[in-house]
Amino acid sequence: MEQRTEPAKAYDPKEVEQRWYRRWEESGVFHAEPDSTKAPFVIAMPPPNITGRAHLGHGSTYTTQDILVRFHRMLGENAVWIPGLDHAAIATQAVLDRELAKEGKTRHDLGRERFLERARAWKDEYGGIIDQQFRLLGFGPDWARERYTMDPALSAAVAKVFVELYREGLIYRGNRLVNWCPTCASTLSDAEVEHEERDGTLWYIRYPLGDGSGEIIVATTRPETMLGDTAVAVHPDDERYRALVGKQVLLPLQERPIPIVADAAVEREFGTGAVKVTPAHDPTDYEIGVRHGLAMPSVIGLDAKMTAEAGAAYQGLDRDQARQRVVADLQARGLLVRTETLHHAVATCSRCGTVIEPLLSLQWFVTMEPLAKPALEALRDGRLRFVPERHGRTYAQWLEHIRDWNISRQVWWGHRLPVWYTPQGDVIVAESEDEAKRVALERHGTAELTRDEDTLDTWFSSGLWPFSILGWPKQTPELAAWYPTQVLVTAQEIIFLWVARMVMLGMHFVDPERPPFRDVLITPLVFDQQGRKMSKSLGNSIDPLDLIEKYGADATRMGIVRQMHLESQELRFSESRCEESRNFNNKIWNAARYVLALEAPAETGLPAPEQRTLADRWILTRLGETVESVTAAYHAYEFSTAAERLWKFLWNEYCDWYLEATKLPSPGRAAVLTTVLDVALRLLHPIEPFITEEIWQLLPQRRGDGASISRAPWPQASELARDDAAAARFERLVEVIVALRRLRADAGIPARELPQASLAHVDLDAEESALVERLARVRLVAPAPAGGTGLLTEHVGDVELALRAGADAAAREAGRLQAEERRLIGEVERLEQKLANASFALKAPPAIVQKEREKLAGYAEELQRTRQRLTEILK
RNA sequence: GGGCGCAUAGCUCAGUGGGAGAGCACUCGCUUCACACGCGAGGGGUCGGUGGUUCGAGCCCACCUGUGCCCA
Repeated sequence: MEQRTEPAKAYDPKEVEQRWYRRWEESGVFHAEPDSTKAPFVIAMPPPNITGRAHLGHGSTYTTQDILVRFHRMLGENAVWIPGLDHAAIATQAVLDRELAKEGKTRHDLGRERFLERARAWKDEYGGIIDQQFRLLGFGPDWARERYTMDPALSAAVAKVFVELYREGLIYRGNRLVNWCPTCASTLSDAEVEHEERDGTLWYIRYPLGDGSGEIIVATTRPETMLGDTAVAVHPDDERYRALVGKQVLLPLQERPIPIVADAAVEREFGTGAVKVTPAHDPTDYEIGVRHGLAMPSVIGLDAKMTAEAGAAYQGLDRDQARQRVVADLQARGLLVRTETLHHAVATCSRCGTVIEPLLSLQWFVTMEPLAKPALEALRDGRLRFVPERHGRTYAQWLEHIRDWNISRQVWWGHRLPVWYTPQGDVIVAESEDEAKRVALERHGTAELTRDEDTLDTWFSSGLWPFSILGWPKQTPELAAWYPTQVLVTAQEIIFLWVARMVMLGMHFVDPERPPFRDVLITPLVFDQQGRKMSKSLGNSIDPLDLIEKYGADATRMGIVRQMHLESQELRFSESRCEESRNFNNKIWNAARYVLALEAPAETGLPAPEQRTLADRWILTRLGETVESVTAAYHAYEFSTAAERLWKFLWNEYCDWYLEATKLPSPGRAAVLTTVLDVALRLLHPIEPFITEEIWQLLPQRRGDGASISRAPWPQASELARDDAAAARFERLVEVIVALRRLRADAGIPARELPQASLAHVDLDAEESALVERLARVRLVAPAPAGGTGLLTEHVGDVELALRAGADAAAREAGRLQAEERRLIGEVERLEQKLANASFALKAPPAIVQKEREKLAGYAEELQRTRQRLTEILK
């Protein structure tokens, strides 16, 4: 940029954005060190999956973080945003399985070690794509500090946490009913199961009593599970079945006797009020089974096929085929009474959508209750704050009813459980294999160990994220300086999966007093124009990269931010917001071109107060107010408000009025124009980093100074001179100008003509008259143009305006005045009634009553003037 | 079934007790010396329904209707 050429007429974001991102990264503007005297401002970036690609959810959540970090950096804090990647066990394994399938192989053909090698290679090749996409979006994390959940240090933290929880008795192995996804071939935690409403069938089946004295009819949505029934249950208070409790029924098809038990978990209104109990394949039935000491035969296996326990006739059928066979067999025996359609919730895998099969299995669990307690307390006493606040209730509710966390996954890619077994079946839990061998030798006299095949739930490692990225369990300077972090920004769908677990683990392992972040900011979910949630499976997601291609990264960010309202829980994305934002950027780019083409200011400082024009005083006053409200909005996380204020200021005040006003030269105009631009660009920089940097560097104030706007100080309103009286006077002139323009337009006066106009009841100095003449495109004359046909009049407060126009304009104007008269009559009547109301005068605050009186007087006067003008114009 | 939202101009949405707003779209006029990705002027709404609280309700309360998210 040595050679300063005339800036292009239309702003070209692509070139500017690439150039600046490279320079920022090279010059280290995003980098921070912990040994700072400044207050820390730290955000741990939610690590995207290595399989992830940028989508609009990132657009909102990560833009928010980028804005916060840039804002706090400019406030003078030691701001750092620590990025990372998540190994995403199940998602990554699914990708690799698909690749292998194309080669006609499965991972079992490769074996575990070769499969893991391949996974690591895949990560090296594709795992960083999303980082590059984040760069295109202008995100500025401290890339040098990027962490990955499978880094050796982070993996060591995972092992340590597992071992310690085990030693404390908070991790146990148990044979429990778990959520099994037959497609992923793994268990899932409760949080990874979704409930989908579907239409299903409810089958009514006859179960004959064992003594032949009758029957009981049960209703079920899953007839195939009857092969594993070990009881029939009714509600203890249900009169219909009271006499049957304790009797036996003969389970059809299996011909085995099972008891009728009474249990309060049974819903009397469901079906017949009698239900079959299959403890090994249904969560509610499992609990009934535990309470009544029932047997729990597993009739469905890990492959979702019927086991030997289901009987020879059914073994090997998958669960859907088994359902058909069972129904047919029941029908053949006359045991099927009837069917109904039933709309009910079906548990599905959140990753692949397959219907979950609950089944009994030996798995590792974390006892959550003791961990949940401090996490709840932190919310209740305000050490942890959700924004919007209502999300805190969701968090609390989950913690209050917390269930143990199934952490073992039957996948290969991930952190393998730090658990070994001796040939005798002794369990050794240790942080490393060497350690395990040592312990085994010492305690059991053998070093011959087999490691548990399972890996840990990915959320187990992400639960350590805010401290594992800072080096924990080592006492690093980063951990000392930057923990706890300030704010976590994420989406509501992972409050349980991730946020709550970070709080629990952080408070358990690092700081029992302070949660890993003070604020949790939940950004809205992104929906399409039809109101459907954007998702890959629906194919309705918008690629932010396409938006960047069309409008630039700044406009993409601005477009998102303007739609992202703090309290909303949904963002119905409209691409036109991005297009408008591109137009906005073009607008300020051209404003800057104009400003920079003016004569260079002799001094970069503002002109002395007595040398400032009325317009100067007005824009500086407006700027001060903008600094205040925008700063407050950023502090309150109300970025859409900040964007809206800046938009209005730059376009509707700076460009539409001040910039036009400076077309009448004044000695200080260049200094004021550039000063205002400098401040406004700094306010805008967190949202639109590129264009603000590009223009800011061209300002005369910046010549010879290589520093980035990212490191510029945040503007202070107190540094700006305010002059409320001047601002009010300028605004009155604006109203006069607008009124004159309207008269011009109504009169159909061609743009190039300068009609005569006059103003009464106002004293304008030369500067002000020139302003009105230029911006309203009139020639001011005194006294008023002679009355008669074609003279249009208007008033702005006390100021009377008159404009000389053609005769045909009068009729149109008369029509408009009549409409105005009707409106004013309505207003006057409304206020007269209000003030005549005795209880209003009595009960409303005096200030309000006074205000209403003044309003009435104002309307009455306006009405009177309007009528007067009407009679004049109709003469 | 439980919890949490939303319903304001054709569209997307601001507006948490005292004269209904923005952007886009629409109409009219402009090659006005930064910008047609622009400039100027305008039209457009019984604020989902019913009832209540209040001197006063788009805003507070109850119920209803529609719609969405989370949990079970």
